[in-house]
Amino acid sequence: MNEEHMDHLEDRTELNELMAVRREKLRDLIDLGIDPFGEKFECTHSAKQILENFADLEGQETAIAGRIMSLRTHGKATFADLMDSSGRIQLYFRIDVLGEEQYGLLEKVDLGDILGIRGKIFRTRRGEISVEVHNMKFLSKSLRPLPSQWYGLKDVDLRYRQRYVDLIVNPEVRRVFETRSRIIQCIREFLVERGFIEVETPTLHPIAGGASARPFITHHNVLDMDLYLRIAPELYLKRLLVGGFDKVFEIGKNFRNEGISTKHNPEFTSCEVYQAYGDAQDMMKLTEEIFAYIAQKVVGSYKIVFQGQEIDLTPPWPRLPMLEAIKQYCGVDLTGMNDGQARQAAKEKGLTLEANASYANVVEEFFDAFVEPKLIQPVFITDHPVEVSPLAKRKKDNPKLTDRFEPFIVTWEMANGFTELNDPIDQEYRFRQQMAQREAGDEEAHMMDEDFIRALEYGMPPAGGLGLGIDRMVMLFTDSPSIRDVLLFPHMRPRS
RNA sequence: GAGCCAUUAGCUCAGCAGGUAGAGCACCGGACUUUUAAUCCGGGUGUCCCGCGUUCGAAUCGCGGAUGGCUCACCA
Repeated sequence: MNEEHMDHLEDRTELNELMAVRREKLRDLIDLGIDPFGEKFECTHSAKQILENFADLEGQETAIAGRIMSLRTHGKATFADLMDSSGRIQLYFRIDVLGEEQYGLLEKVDLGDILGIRGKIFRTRRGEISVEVHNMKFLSKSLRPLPSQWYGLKDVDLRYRQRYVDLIVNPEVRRVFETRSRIIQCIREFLVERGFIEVETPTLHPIAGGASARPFITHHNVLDMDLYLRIAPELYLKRLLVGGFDKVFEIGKNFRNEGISTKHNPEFTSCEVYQAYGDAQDMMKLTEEIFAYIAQKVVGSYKIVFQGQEIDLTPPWPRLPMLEAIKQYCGVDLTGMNDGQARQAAKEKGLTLEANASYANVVEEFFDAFVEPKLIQPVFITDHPVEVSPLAKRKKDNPKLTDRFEPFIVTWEMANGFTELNDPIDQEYRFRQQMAQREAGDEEAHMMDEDFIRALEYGMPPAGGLGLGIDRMVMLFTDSPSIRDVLLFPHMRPRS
């Protein structure tokens, strides 16, 4: 503690009483020659280990560390709850065991302080497994009061902005992120076991491709060029197929400069998978198997509950062509119609669309309005119109449709996959169509990527591709209705 | 971007026919050597989100703004 440090400590004019009191205790500790912000502490056990192995550990000495979450003083004895990353365990302090000096230090302990404890494992009269403290060390003094233990932190604004506090006082929040980690681990495991290689491709793209979305733009100073944060890794991963990697996947962030909602965050995590010599059928199988694998590992069952509804993830899931789905859910068969006929059909169903809406636009409108809200149980919607699928291969028997699929669960699109377009001539044609849309004002239309065409011209094996929306998967498996609940630090506007 | 709602103590909330702010927990002082939302006695610690207006008087009413939530729009 140097002079500057001490001066700073005195400067608390803007602190409320609760914080001022904590700083006084901090000062008292320093005056007693105790470092309030401790040092390395070797633990012998976690709280959970002690609780689970009490029979073997009873009477033994232990060293544990964690945050003080509750204090119950009874004069010459005190109980406290210590929380570490595994759970909570009770501490028992006695003046006749600790001596007056050490016991007196308890007066300087606040809820939230991080302590290192050495003591003996025992069980209290009331049966609670506890540690009788023989020695305590301050590892970090907490200078701010924690939210109420009983009510937790409810204010969602504060919970997201100060997630560290949320994590301290709301244990179920911690569990969501542990599950998120396990889900990603499962996906890796599953793919690696099947011979896929995990790769990393650029996040800074000279051309934002692989999806229809508005990109974020950034600037490289030395090169004096604008770059885009990637909206999808797809085109780079397919270049790897050209280069001879047959089975690759990438887990990482994508960035889309679009609206924020309960299902959209400007940066989100996807897992894209490509398998040479495969097709959409293979990727659908892979998709349902991944979900089933996660369900088994994380929930222990193919049946999960989301917002009160039971979802059965048992594979295989039904396959339902998009046009058939529309026919099934609203009785309109759009098959073979031209733009004008399709618009007329939409009008008759009361759908509002732009005057120059294309056939593909109409199909999307119908799907969004009548089908999507009904898709609760897992189903693959297949055979999307070619206009909205510029990177997917056309169906052999109908060049207006693509060999594409999207699994829907609880009305959400959970993934997107298709048989990859490996014909450079058709790909160039598709890009030109997209550019025409771009010029017509569609900012989300795909950009031309000459180098990607060149890669295809060297020859890309036929392949199946899949993009999984990790955040939505985590929402599904953790029963979270908002994407913000599965992002540690969701995007928030800065506080003014 | 639009509509609706919310914002009061560290946290969770009450208070709104307009009269100068309250509870529980936390916190502070005291008692207490097996408690566990410990208990008992005493203490309210506040920019009522911000600004302007109406009024003798605003947490409360009006207008504008900030942030958040939900819905819609946008968007895979």
